[in-house]
Amino acid sequence: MSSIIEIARLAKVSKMTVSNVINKKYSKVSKETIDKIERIIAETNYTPNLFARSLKSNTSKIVLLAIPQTIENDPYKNKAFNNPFYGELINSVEYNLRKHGYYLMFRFINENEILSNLVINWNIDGVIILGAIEKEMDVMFKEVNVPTVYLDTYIDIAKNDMIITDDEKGGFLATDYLYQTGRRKIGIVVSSIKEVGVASKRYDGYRQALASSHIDFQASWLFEGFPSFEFGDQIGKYISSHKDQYDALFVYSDILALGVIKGLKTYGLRVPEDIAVVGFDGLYIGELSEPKLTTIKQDITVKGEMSVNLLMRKLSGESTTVEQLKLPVELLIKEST
Amino acid sequence: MSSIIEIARLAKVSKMTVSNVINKKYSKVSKETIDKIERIIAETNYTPNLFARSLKSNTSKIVLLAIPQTIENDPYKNKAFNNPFYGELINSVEYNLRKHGYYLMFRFINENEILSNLVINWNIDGVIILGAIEKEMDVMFKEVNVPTVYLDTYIDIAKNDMIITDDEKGGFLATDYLYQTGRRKIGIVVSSIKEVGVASKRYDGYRQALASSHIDFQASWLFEGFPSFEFGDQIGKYISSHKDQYDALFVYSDILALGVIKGLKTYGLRVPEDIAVVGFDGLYIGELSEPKLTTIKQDITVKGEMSVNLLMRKLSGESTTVEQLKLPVELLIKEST
DNA sequence: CTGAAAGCGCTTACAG
DNA sequence: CTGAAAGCGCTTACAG
Repeated sequence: MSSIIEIARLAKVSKMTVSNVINKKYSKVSKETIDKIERIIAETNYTPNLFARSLKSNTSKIVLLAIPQTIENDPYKNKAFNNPFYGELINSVEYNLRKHGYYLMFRFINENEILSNLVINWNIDGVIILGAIEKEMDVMFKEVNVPTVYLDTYIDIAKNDMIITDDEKGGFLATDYLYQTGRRKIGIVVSSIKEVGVASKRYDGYRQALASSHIDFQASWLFEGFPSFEFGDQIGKYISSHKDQYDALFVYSDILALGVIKGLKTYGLRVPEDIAVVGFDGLYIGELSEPKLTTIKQDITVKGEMSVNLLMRKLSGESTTVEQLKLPVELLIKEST
Repeated sequence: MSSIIEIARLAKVSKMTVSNVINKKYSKVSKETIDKIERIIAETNYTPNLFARSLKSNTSKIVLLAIPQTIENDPYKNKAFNNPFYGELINSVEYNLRKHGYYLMFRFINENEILSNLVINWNIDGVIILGAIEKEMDVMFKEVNVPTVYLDTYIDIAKNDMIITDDEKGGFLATDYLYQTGRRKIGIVVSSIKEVGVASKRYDGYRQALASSHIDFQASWLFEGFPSFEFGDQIGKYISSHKDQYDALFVYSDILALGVIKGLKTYGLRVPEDIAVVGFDGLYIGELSEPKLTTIKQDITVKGEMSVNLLMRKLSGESTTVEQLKLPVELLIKEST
């Protein structure tokens, strides 16, 4: 409502002086004038129009959290976003951005949109992209010329600032532990590994562990699909009718692993006696199943914090070289192995 | 980068003509000019600065999803936001806003912030507030003068547009079902009922069911606390050492109920043989526990859609009276009862 | 220490 | 059908 002009009129000064007070450029204004203006601002509940500021200063204090939706994000068909992973990450990103005085715009990006347009539209200061794959980079994400942090993305590794979990090591740890506990027919349930990404890296770790244990990988050990609870359930069912071929499974995510366990149990298999299962993420929901899920733990809240901090270093110019940060993983042994 | 002036220069027209083309006011421009300008826009990848438009037009196409944080939202201390409820709701809200051409700003609001400032700062077109209680209304939410939809909020019922679940009926259904299946010592685990809200309404339904069955409510049947998995676990533990006083529990949310079940089982009680448990929400995680959770189901995706649609009706002026919409609930009988 | 003026990138009456 | 000009609410050199 009330603009800087209104405040200036009430204080009987120019709007430039009001602007200086608002922006705390106190050296340019006398103490009395500062006091008077601040009092009037408080009385009138004045708060600046950030669009106007943005238009002039060419910064917005808005950070965009963008999630590519190559995959369906119609919540009526696919509720993948109810994975607690997302809630925890958004919570952390918003919390840390707010601490730094930034605002969060949140958006799924589909193939028909171009991220750089969005960035220009809103004068966006920085972008956090979660889980992009190659073909998306070429269309959706090209030519974004503001600081961008890639989360869980393995593309153009040399060129982009990124934060990843040590997915490869996680895959190795999980698989190697299955081997150490006597398993020899170790399958893997994973989302698509056709593109280089989180899934393919976890798969790489799995393959390395097999190799280091001199186990020959069997093509029938690989299950690729959409990483949902339902898909896990289907795989559990399939495994149940091919039980001789498997004695363990490394599963891409906790949600998927819980689906697998449900499927296995529904069709009469015992976990871990017949089939051992290891998940990935370390979410609290792993505590809900029976048996409790053995998993590879990553700290999602820290991941959100690191992405914001890295972005802030980019925005402040404190960080000028490409940074690539890797979060550690940890094997959390529960009851499903 | 390139502004409307640049396009005007290339097309050898005035920027006003370009503006008319961008805004599809085709009646004001000749066919040839339209074609020429649209070609140039495509070639230059021009996309308008929405801040500038917003400054002039006084609308922003931004909708704020605001979650009050009277309770701690420091994700390092409290991971309440990893409740799948939030992920599903945000997914739905963003999806539906995008369909209508709006952008989502997402923010927790704490006691030191004032929502109306945020609204003015960003020229926000509409607000969706999730789960507010009385004392927050007076400070944080007062004098917001854009269309606002209250979700899961029971304050100033007569004055505000709101969308709620039939919490009271849910509480009744759950409790009555416990009675119908022979339970007589029915406790309730719930978040704070001191303020009128979702929790107190579910509690009201619980009390009504007891009354209609002529069961005297015992003060020791009420457990109030922060609705987290951990708090549920604690209550389960407590109940275990006071097992004679209870044979059933109606629990405020699925997450909390799963915690309760975990606590009960850890300390040797059988669900449902010793204690029957009913949750609330109908989340997929209820399928993970053993026994599977009997619960009151609400459709969260539809809830998100309804809030967006109601807000859109307000923004378009199509809806001019206060609207109060209530989502139905349904008893989902699984194994914990 | 204070002010007048230009300008950020748009849109909107108003003229022609 | 097209254009010149004012203005949205700010900030930023530049003068004084």
